[in-house]
Amino acid sequence: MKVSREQFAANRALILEAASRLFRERGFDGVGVDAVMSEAGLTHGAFYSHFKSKDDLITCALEHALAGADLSWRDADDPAVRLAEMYLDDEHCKDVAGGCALAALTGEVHRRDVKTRRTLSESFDERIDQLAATLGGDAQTRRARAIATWAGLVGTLALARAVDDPKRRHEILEAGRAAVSSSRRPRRR
Amino acid sequence: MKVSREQFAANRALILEAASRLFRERGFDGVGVDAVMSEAGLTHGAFYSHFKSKDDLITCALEHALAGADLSWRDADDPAVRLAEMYLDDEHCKDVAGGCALAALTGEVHRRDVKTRRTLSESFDERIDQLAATLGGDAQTRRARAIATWAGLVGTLALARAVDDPKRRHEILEAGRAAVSSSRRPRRR
DNA sequence: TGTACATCAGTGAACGCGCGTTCACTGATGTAC
DNA sequence: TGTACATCAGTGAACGCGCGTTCACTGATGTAC
Repeated sequence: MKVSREQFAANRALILEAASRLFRERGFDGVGVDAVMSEAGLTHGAFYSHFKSKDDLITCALEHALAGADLSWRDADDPAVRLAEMYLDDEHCKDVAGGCALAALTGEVHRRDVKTRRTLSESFDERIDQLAATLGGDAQTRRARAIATWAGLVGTLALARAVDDPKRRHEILEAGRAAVSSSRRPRRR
Repeated sequence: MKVSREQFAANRALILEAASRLFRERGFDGVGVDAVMSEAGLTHGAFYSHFKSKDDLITCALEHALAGADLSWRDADDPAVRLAEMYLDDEHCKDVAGGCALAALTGEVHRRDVKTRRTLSESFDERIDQLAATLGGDAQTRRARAIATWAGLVGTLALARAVDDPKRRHEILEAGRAAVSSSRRPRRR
């Protein structure tokens, strides 16, 4: 039966939230429309009232997942170091479904359609700008360092999640944090 | 019909090569046993003479893909800088199917079985040791810096592949190379 | 404000398709004599 | 070395299953009067 406009919007939000969690956890190809809809508490038939296709859902769910970033690190004394601390925290590492979509899905996005890739690109650009704003140096250097730092964070989290034992995971996370900390103060040789 | 022992071994090698390329390009869930076997020039029915299951193939193909790493950077004047140059080269970036399996598949491995995760872990450990051997400092610092450098390379390549336009791709690759170069010489503030 | 009705979100069955896996069959291989 | 035969890698049809998508139907919503 038809539902109210408010309920319709609420249902769409439920679908996006379910999809963005499931995609992060199992990948775009590892989650069916069926699984998303039942996680959202609906039946699969209703899916096409909300989205044109699974590809459409993928674009929207990625955007949804990327939008919810925690920006509280910007208020810290040393924002980059605080970001690394938060991002490379063991709890964040274990929470794939609720964690950063960049770390969970970047590796899959290169095979998706243009809209999906653009969604990731623009979100990544925002994060670069946010981080660059807290760094020293001229605009170009700041930007390059922000890119390299973010790439390091994403790579570190992905690797820490991939390895098979907690010892290796902790070592990788710690090395990632140390790299950001040490780049923020003059090297001792 | 039955084939000779040599032909059997050659066929297995063909399957592994086809699978490791296809998996890197489309992901583990994006490639069927059918596609792998026909890429190898065989019919799908022969698959189970070579592997117990698709999961078994995934483990073996990942090992195969990770084994073929180019180690020529170790002979350079500054090995880490040379590694970054080679790894973050635009041609490597565009060659997903033939490129580094770590960059292509790390993001998917956390969902696979223990054997597959161990395969990646051990290969990653080897690379850490190879890079650490070329760095300065005490053993622990060398190792931590090798981990962070590798994580940066993997994250940079994955992000460069994910973004939608060549300009962003080139900027990310360049920032990754610059980060490794600048970390190798004292900072100018 | 009350009523009559067009709209359309949600349901659940159905579609064709491709997946991972199994199996009876085939014929070249390679061993036993 | 030659022959007879057991082995088994490869073939192609078949299996049940889950996928993305479509559709006739339903009944609450919300608009037109």
